[in-house]
Amino acid sequence: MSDPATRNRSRATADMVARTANVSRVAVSRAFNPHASIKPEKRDLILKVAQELNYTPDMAARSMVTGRSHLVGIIVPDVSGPWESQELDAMTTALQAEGFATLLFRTRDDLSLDETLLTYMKGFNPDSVIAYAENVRPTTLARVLDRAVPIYIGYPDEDVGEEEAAPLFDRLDVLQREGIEQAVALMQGYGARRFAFLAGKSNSLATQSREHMVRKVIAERGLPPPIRIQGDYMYDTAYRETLNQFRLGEPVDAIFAANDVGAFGAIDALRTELGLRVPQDVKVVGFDDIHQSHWKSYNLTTVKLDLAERTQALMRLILRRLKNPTSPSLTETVSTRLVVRGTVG
Amino acid sequence: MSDPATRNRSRATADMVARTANVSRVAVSRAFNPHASIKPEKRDLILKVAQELNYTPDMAARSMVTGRSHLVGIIVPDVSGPWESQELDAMTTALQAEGFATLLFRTRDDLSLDETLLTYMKGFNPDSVIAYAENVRPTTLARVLDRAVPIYIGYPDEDVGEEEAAPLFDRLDVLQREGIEQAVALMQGYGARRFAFLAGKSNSLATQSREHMVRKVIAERGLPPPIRIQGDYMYDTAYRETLNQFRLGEPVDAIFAANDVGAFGAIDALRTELGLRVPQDVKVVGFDDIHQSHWKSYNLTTVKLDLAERTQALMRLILRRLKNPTSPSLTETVSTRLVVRGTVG
DNA sequence: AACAGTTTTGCACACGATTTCAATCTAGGG
DNA sequence: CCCTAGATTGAAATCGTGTGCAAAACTGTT
Repeated sequence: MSDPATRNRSRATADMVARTANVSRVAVSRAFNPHASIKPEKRDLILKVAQELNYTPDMAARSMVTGRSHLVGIIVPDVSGPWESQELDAMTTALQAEGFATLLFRTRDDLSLDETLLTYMKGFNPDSVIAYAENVRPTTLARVLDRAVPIYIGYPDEDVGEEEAAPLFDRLDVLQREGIEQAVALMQGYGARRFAFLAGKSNSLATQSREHMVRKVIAERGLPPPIRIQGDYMYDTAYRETLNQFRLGEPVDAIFAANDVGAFGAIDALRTELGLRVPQDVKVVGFDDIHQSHWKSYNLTTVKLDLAERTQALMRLILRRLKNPTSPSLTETVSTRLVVRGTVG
Repeated sequence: MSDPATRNRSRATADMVARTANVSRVAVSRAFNPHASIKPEKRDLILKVAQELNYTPDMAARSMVTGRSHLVGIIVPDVSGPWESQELDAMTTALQAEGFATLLFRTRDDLSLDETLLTYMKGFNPDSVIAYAENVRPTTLARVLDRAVPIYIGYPDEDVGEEEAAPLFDRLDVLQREGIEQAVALMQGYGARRFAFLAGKSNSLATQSREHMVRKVIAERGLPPPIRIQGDYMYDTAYRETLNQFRLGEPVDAIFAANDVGAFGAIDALRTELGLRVPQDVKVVGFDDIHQSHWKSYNLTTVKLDLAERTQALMRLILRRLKNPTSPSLTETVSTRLVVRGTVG
């Protein structure tokens, strides 16, 4: 049985479909391409036969000639984080709706791994790449990946890290000022005077920008500068460092956390270990508005990054860039706003 | 400039590296294949030139000739769920360490979407597929994917759904009896007599198996059969349905939840809305042991599915199957155990 | 220096699709 | 019935890589 049509290979090919339907292989290709010109009845026949043979075009082969892999690489430092997984969920859903599959990579905190990982990823020829990892710098991304145009997530309220933002990149600008102003105003309105900022990983651009803006807004309102509590976005660290701050350092009126999970850690430290009440004794505000923030045990007042808005903006950037690879750089803007729940007033 | 070597294409190819290094293209291929025979000095030269040219072998082209895509498809119903994202994180890390990239897909609850999604995924030729989605049945998987051998996750304590487990599949057997026995014993020891089982999505095999086993163990200990509270693994539903049970139905001593997130919803309903104390008035046990379960506000006693153990078992199945595609079906077994925290005694 | 045995090399083909281009078919008006 | 514009068709080239096979180069032994 050397006849390729009868050889029982593991996967049906266009050739087999063509043989079975008595058409040319080219016709099979056309039947699966909506824009190709082929007689409708012929297409229907081919599609029917294809289904019977359980045939699907091979993306690898297709990708070689079209130059489109229909893959979008996503790089995340910790998939299991609530915010990260919720964003990954939204992006995967949106990408899937546009016919892309998500190629997922996880970074270690180890910076040196970056190049290896990016080089490896590049082998898959992703049509686009989204790096949520704070340790993957867009300049590195641009250097290693030659086809994709990275999306730079910027915080134009402040000029943190702007040196990296060459005009070459597409940008997603996040306006954090509004949400932060509302949060500080609310806490001050309920009597808070002595603030702490519970930071995230210190190499995180998002954290740096948030801290910058929080300090600025607090200063503008004539309040003393906030005390800095070093965290890393994780619950356990936030819990421990909050404890340290109140036991060894100076207690505060209000805690502004760089993310919601950190806020949970702070709240639990205050309530469980220090016997303080939230919000009566200490007010707490978080950042992100993850699903868990409305859980009744926390019921956290937090600055919301609108996930749907953010996802749509990213999709617009990706799709426009794919449609016109040589167009000048694009920018989308999303904003933040305070979601008021029970941890302030 | 029609010379392909000088044409400034977006991506370096093996040809360009060969031209630049004055070697044959085959040599380049061998330089990147650890098992190929090539003079060491030559390999070093090629790798150096390749790095300068920022060259990486094209996985699509490689996949066509080797038949290995180095992709593993993962199908998840909701990436943002804590358990799902934690398992996805662990699997992605493990796969990456073995040289595989994760190809992520998300299902809707809509069952009809399955075939379309699977057919689409098949186009990428994944070397293996892991479907965590309860609505993707292994028989469907086996029919649509022709190369991969699905892994069937079974619960041999009970015979729920066994009709689907053809001997054709590789299996991961989860022994739930031990953890459940410990949990029921602990709650009974602290005086619980009237149980409720807070179920997950009813089409979930895991839930059916857990409920079966919980009922059996409770019966064996001479306790009245548990009341059923219908949930769907989500916080909000658990919260609402627990409220309904206590307000409109019959109160209970103890709640055994089908997953941790559901347990959180139940706890918050009891404490916040019903004014009951956990564990003094009602004991609560969950299932999974996600990161959030040790957060102090919940401090949940729960039946642990060991993620590391589970991930390693899955990796063994995948790797052995890939090494020997025709070997008879394999089985790995993992067990469960109770993690005692503060919601029982 | 000749020989056998091993390592290294490169040609040519295969993998499974898309796309160009010239040839063929179809429809409709004169 | 003929002619032309437009719609379909299929042969051949192409994408970037791995591999079988025969030839060449190298190794060390007598």
